[in-house]
Amino acid sequence: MLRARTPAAKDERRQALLKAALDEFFDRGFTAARMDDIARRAGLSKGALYLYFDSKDALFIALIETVAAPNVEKVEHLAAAAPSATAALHALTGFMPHLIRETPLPRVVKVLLADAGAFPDVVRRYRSQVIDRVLAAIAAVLERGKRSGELAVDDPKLTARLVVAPVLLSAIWSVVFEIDPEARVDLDALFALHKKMLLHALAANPDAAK
Amino acid sequence: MLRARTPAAKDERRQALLKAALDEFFDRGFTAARMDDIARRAGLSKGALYLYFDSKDALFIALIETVAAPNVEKVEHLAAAAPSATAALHALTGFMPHLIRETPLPRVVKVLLADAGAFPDVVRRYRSQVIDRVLAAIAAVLERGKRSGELAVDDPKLTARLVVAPVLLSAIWSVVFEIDPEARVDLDALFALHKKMLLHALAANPDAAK
DNA sequence: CTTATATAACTGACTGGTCAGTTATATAAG
DNA sequence: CTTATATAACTGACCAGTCAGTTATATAAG
Repeated sequence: MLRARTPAAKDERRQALLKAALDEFFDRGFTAARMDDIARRAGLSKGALYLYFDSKDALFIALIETVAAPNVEKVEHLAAAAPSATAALHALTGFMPHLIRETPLPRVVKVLLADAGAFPDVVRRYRSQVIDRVLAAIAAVLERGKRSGELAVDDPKLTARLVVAPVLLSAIWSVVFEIDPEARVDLDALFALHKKMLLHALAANPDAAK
Repeated sequence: MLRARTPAAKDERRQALLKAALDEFFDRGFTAARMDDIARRAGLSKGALYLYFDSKDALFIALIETVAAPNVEKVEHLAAAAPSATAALHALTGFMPHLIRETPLPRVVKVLLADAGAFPDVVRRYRSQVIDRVLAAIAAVLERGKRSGELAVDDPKLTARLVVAPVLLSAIWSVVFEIDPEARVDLDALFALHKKMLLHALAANPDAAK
């Protein structure tokens, strides 16, 4: 293996190791995954892996903390930048199929859930720094729709959970149950329907919704 | 340990072992869970455990296949026995808090998801014999509401997924993120809201929609 | 443009501990 | 005495983490 001498090259190698770790943790679970296999998958020896990460735990933690952040910012941006609450819901539901199909996020979520028991503080951080922020962003959209008269919302925080629920369902489905293509779901159709039903359910005045 | 000689006593012991296995698999994951600990938790030695289950894999498979079935039947019954589609949705959403708080199902789901990679055929069976049946029962309720003119439903199978989504969310939430009581969610309120929004979204009366 | 020296990236054999599954032995019950 | 149930000591495979040694690369000296 060519050596990584510059900081940039080392960072690249770190990324490759994280990707390899995700692949192995996802396929075999944290405990069954072998450090040797992770290293080999990234084209390195086990010893070299330990130059980049102190331990298997440290590798796991780095993996979880790395992947979610950019998507949280994307969601917060979509929620805040839209011209109206309705437009925000449109943008968010439109983004979900991409998030689920093209992002490592669903696999990371599965890995996190799988080994939650062994890493309670990672779970706590994830909840406060990822999930709570996403729920807050959506609740803010709903509040905004309520204030502007666009939407009828009783409990924005609780409603936000219902808005998010299909995202978790689709994420889990796509990485766990969609092994055989027979089980494939049309995410564009699913989230289009979700949006439509949400807007019906939250329509501000029932007589003249549209 | 006193010997279990009658078939009933042996069955009781099997149940105790399955319960102990769920506890250990849930806490530590399949690979990290120790057969010795599972046996001890059920008040037996490891050797005795092997009198009841051939291998760790067999124990895992038995666990997954045992727990879901009665709940599937309960859901199918609730869906079919209700006098109307609206009543069925009422009964189903009312049942969910109990299902999540008082049955082992959420923990079994978490265990299944966690080690899905190692048991692809268990996952496939679970999908076809548990999930698909539940989705079909809900789709049937929606179809029924459509035919009777109670509900406006375009795509019952896709809609059924959206009906189920909050159940998975709550199940995962309750067993993974609800470690600290601060994060506790009021499931009765959540599913009451879900029902309300569903009925709004699917309201048949077309002078309000479109 | 060599060649020598220094450095840090990298390797893989090894160790200590763990654990699934087996088996020799013990004992309760008929 | 015989059989079914249970135990705990045992075995063999496996793997995280370590470390003594190897090698690619940078740079200084000739």
